[in-house]
Amino acid sequence: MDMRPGHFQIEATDGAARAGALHTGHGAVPTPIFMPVGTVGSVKALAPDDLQALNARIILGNTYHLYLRPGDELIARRGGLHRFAAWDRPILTDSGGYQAFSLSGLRKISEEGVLFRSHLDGSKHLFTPEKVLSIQRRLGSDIMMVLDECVPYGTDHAYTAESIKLTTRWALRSREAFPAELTRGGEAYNLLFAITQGGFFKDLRRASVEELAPLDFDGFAIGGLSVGEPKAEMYELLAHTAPLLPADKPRYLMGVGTPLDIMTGIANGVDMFDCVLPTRNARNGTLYTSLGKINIKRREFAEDDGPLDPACSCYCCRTFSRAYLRHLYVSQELLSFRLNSLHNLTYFLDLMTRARQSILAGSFNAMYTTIKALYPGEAA
RNA sequence: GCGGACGUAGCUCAGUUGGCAGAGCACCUGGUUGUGGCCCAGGGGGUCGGGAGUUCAAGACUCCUCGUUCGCC
Repeated sequence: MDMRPGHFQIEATDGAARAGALHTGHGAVPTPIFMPVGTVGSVKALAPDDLQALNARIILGNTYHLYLRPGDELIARRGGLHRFAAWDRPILTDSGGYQAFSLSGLRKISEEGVLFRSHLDGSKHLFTPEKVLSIQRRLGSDIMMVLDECVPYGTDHAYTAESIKLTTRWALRSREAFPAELTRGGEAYNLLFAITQGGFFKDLRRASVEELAPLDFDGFAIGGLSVGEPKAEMYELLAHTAPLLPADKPRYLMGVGTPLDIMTGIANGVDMFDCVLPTRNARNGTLYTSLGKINIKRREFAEDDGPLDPACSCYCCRTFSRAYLRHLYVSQELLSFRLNSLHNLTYFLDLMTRARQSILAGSFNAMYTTIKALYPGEAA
């Protein structure tokens, strides 16, 4: 078996769904996979040994945030992000392209790159395709993402058409500055993923993929979805775009999503997902369970002595009552963040494990159907 | 005992020359998709301490009364 970093091995398919393994410099990642988000080098409220116990296989970090604080060079001097954060499994780093979208009041986009104004102190920083990869290499990222432009929902065809060309030019510059022989050799072994865009136009989604697919990237992402569009539209674009991506490379749906979104992604042949939803919602009292979404802040749980999710075996569900979890949330106790995060990530990661097993067993569709039934109203 | 100040939503308080009783927080219900421990949307809440009077109309003006508080005897 080829264990070289960058190699993606597909073990089984079930319809369009795939089960596989992506090899990195810090070991293999089984797919489909959900990647918890640890923007500043920490999955909020959790320690690495928690994540190990949850069986998290890979986490995210963010170029923009880590560059600003504490600084990529400082992290490099500490031996890289893995050692700095005491996490020895793979790390994927986002390029900062999404921050150009989410922090759009603070940035200016040009051919050269993205000019940011720091959300921390207002200082200006130019992020070029080359610079964001330098930063990611210094961090010691296992999977680096190219700089891209993510356009807001509602952007017109003309602007989006120019935008995908810019994203392609940036991808070319990225690959030229960090050719495969550089990023796949030496001590640092950094895979490099491209990001397809195209807004909400099928022709542009196709064009973006056709421009990027022939290039020598280790994986291909679908960016620019889940930016405020109606769910039906997202699912339509997802179903249109995912099959266009190279079949022999990992496919990554960025920033998505809800359990149903993720299952829908898998059903369309996507292998990798990341989302802040399980951790952010954990901190905001929304918990995912085998019974559906539960808002633990609701008054009805004030004297509910039962477990959060009777079907869950996580520490939180084994040990505490809904009444206690509600109390912790209402009191804004730190333990609330921790227990809720432990639970939500358990749910998401278990969902992926089950999805992978069902693909291997050829029963993915049945599982997909049960998840659809669990989240009515979310379906397109 | 005398004098002053204050009594308005659960809390802290606005409320103009008298003209539909408000805010912030709290509470309740949603939302949250490549993370600023945020933020957004909606909602329930009032015998304006009590009573009487003036007035077309009183939270506001007048009188009585109860309470809190400060000062002075």
